[in-house]
Amino acid sequence: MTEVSSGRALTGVEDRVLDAVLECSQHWGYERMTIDDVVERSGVSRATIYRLFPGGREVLFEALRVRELDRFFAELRAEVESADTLDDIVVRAVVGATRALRDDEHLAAMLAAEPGEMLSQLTVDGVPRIIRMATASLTPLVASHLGPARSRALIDVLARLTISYFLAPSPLVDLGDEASARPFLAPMLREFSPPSTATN
Amino acid sequence: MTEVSSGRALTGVEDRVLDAVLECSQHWGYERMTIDDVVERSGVSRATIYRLFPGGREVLFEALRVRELDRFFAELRAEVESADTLDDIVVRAVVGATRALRDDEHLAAMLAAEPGEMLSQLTVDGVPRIIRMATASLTPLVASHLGPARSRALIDVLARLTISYFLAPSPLVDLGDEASARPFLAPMLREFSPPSTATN
DNA sequence: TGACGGTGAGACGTCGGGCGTCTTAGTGTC
DNA sequence: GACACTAAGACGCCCGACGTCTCACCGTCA
Repeated sequence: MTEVSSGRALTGVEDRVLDAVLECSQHWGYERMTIDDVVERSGVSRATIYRLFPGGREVLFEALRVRELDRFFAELRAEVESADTLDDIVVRAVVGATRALRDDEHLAAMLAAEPGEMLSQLTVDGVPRIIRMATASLTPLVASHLGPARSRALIDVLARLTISYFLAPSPLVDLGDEASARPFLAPMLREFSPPSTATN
Repeated sequence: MTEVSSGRALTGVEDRVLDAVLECSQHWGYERMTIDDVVERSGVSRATIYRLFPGGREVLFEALRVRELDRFFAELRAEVESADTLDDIVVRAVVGATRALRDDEHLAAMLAAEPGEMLSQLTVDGVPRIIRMATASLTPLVASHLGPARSRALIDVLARLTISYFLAPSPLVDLGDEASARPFLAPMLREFSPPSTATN
């Protein structure tokens, strides 16, 4: 199994700290969360936290975002991996990602409590990383059908569309519903398919 | 209609401020809530807030507690007022209060987020005031059956029991359910009834 | 028109508390 | 006994929230 990750695996202590950051930020909000909150909730001492995540506060949040994105795409890839046709791969990826986003309670809470920070991560600052991880995670599955370049372009577009339709659902299509998503994605797939295999 | 209240009526601006305090404290928690949050949410300027509630922060919370208690007992009294027998008065009051407590989203959120502060208001610091308001609100209805002294004693006990069973429900009785509460309260009522009218 | 009460906007100094760093002592392992 | 790792907490710094104050603005009433 190919390891798709943004860095080395986290130790148990690091995970406990990030769990605490997640819970505290959900409870108090990013800005109102305190390092001492994390100390108390995680049971890990102040000194240890700063040794594991040198740079403080912002490094902590960054590490959490990396871990959550890692998990997100690991699960997504697992869902998609068994698909055979390009159509199925893409539909499963988009529908699965949309549903995962909708089911993410932490994401929902953060979007409600601090839309500024969260939206920035989903639409501006965080997008390059999201695209990068989506590409790293899904390109291996798509490339055999489209080749690397077209794969990257397709995944780029799909990631952006998935985020947009998650943030602002459209009455025209529901990307969380396979029956609705498939015909919506089909023409886009034809657009990206190499002309040699296109039927017209 | 008898006015049972802890002070003069609030102006529109004061209510807007307290609404904002309620929303902000629910959102951020009592301690993490900022006066500037209240300014932003209420649309009332900093200077005006301090002029309306001189003393700052704690005065603001105190005013909110007073207002909410006023409303609580005003609604409770309205529910109870039409009852005729002492039994009905007491059962309606206890069941109504229990249900109101259970339905209070702000109370639930605060209890979950900051149990320390909230429990203190329900079990230590706030109890005298709660008893006082319950007495002021309900004594007029009960006194005609029991006289003022016994009424005060009964209401004191019932208020404490209502709070206790709300905070720590018992498998033996559900004070939010009339059918369960009535037989539970009946013997207590006999205990408080004047011996001249007691049947044994 | 001018006086006046009520309000918004925001500057100001103060002070608490959260920050990031550091030291010390304790614990488990080899 | 050496070593790695951690908890506990002291330390100074500095930001930001606090409460106060001033000023300008607006509507009302004399």
